Amino acid sequence: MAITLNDVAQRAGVSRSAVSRTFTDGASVSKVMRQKVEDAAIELGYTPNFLARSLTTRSTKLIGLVSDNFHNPIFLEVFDQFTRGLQDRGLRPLLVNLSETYQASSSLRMLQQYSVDGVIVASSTLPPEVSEAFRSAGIPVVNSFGQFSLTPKVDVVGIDDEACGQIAAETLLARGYKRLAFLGGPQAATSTQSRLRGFLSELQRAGGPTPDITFAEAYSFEAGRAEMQRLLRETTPAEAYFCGDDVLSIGALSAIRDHGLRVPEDIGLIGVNDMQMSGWQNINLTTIAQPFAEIIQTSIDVIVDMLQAPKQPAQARRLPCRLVERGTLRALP
Amino acid sequence: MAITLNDVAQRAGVSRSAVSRTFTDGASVSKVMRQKVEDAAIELGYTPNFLARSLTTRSTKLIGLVSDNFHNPIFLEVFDQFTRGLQDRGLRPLLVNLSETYQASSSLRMLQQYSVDGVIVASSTLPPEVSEAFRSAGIPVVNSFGQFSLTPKVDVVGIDDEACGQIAAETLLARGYKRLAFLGGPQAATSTQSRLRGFLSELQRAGGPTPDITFAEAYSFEAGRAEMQRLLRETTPAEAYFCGDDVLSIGALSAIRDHGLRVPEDIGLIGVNDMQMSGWQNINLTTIAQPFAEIIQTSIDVIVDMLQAPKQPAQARRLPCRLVERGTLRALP
DNA sequence: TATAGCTTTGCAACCGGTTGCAAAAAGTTA
DNA sequence: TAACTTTTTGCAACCGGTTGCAAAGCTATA
Repeated sequence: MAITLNDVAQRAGVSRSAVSRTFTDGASVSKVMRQKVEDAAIELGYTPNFLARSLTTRSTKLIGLVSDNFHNPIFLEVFDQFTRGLQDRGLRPLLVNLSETYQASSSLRMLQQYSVDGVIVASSTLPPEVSEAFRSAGIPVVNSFGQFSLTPKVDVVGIDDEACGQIAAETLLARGYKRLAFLGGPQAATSTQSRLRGFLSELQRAGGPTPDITFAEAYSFEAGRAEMQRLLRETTPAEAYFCGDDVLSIGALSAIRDHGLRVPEDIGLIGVNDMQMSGWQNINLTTIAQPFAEIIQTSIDVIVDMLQAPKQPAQARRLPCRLVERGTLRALP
Repeated sequence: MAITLNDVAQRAGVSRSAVSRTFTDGASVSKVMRQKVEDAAIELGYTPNFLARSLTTRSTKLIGLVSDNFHNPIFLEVFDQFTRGLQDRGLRPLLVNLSETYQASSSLRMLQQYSVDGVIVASSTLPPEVSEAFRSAGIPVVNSFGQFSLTPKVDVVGIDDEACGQIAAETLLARGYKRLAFLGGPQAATSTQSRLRGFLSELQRAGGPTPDITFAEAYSFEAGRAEMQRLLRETTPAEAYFCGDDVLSIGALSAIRDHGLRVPEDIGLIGVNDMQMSGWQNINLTTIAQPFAEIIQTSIDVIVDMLQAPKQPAQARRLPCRLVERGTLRALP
């Protein structure tokens, strides 16, 4: 059915090797040979078969893109940038969705079967074992949006969660808020814990108040809304909340408004992520932006480097967050 | 580096064919042989190489997933379901992002190089040539969320856009709205045109009013907001708007509220899609739901069928939409 | 014109599998 | 136990490419 290298060789009246060389960068082919082959190839509509080629070259240009994050709208932007970034470098993303059936081993096997050149685990919630499984199988891997560690087992590119908590504390204190609260994401997530740690230590350092601490069940609108409803019902609300992320904040925002209170007049909110939606004028959320583009770009750079020189010691990279001021905190005095 | 079939054969002291047969369904292998091979395989940690296999079997289990829709949050849900659905059937999605660099030919060549078994074009905005290019190259293809046609060139699974416009018209008329308007998506999109056609013909049939007609520049929050701002500034607004989709509606909603008007008291809104966000309590959009799960499931079924029996005549399938009542239209009288 | 040196080309083996075919082994029947 | 089936197994060719090696072709130099 499909045109193969043999067909082209025959048509052009040359050897198979000659055809192969014409389509291999840096191979030795004379001008007239190249011309003959290219003519025949165009005539027949030949495209080299990457997979057959990969058998001998040991490179498929396939990158596994593993994630469990198919519900947080921010990840659409993430996928967009990953796929574009990989495409631009001649790589192809092979998607693995681990959102229901999380099994580190099965995803490893699946990607091994396809001889991926490398793997990007794009998730802040998947346990480190997932990435580590790839590394110990000898497959280059980078964990994007992963947790920082001083002694990482795999390469990690993410934000400095502690610094993020710190920024939140500084921001709230600077605006004169006295009764503060932390409304975190899932308590078990290490990112939640790190942000809390940074938040608390900065409050302490600055002689600020001790905040109330609660956690939502997930990084989702519903969870944020439910937890804020509970807080409004069962407690005296704080003056300002540092929320686990933007979707959570938006859920909290809706609960507060439903409760007849105003933001930022009655309650202040600050989130994390800066997803597109947070800039929508009816939301207008003050938040701490993750440098998504840089994290993704860096992750791709890291994986590309590993393709050239595998087996460097693992490194964890922390990229800085940045405050994005909008309308859910009162103004600076 | 990696363990191959040869290693296993040697370890088990049998022929290469024996190993191959052990890992091929329906091949003839005796009990003891199978045992020997499996033991050796487990001992060495062998996984068959799908790509090498594909060379002879002519099936890679790779499905190209082509889309240009990486900005509309609804598509995260779409990707989630596609990847899960394909995985469940032992297929692997190879993602192609056509959002910047739309070139039908380049995406065809990319996927040809990887010998994909089939292609799903998931987009309501990509021109039909993209899908057709695959079909004429002999690659099974289905266009999900594509435009219905009585004489389709490729298989299409989508909604009945005219019926959708009709539902909108019925719904608005039933609530006694008199001054109606159509705030469509990009004017060039065929889906926009079909919905408008259905909307107009139902209004006419029922003796309803002639609506104002305008178009937003894109299916996006900003475009919806901008267009509604323009309408509020330059025209006497209609009583109710049938919007191109939900993000557009949400943009329009924010413009209306900023303008000091209330929804649904002053202006009614009805969207299309029923994305998750539309159910969030601070949005609470009345909308016409697309049956996403069914469209995706059907698309996968269609492509799987084509893998078995290619070259059936193309068929366009229309799945029904359904009204989801929330809070952006006034109640039924 | 002969010789050395470089470039181009084809041969053949290989990548990691599958599969048609015939030989070997096992099972049936008389 | 012999003759006949049926099942299991290995051989070898093949899938669509790449590549080391040596032969062939070319150019330059003496």
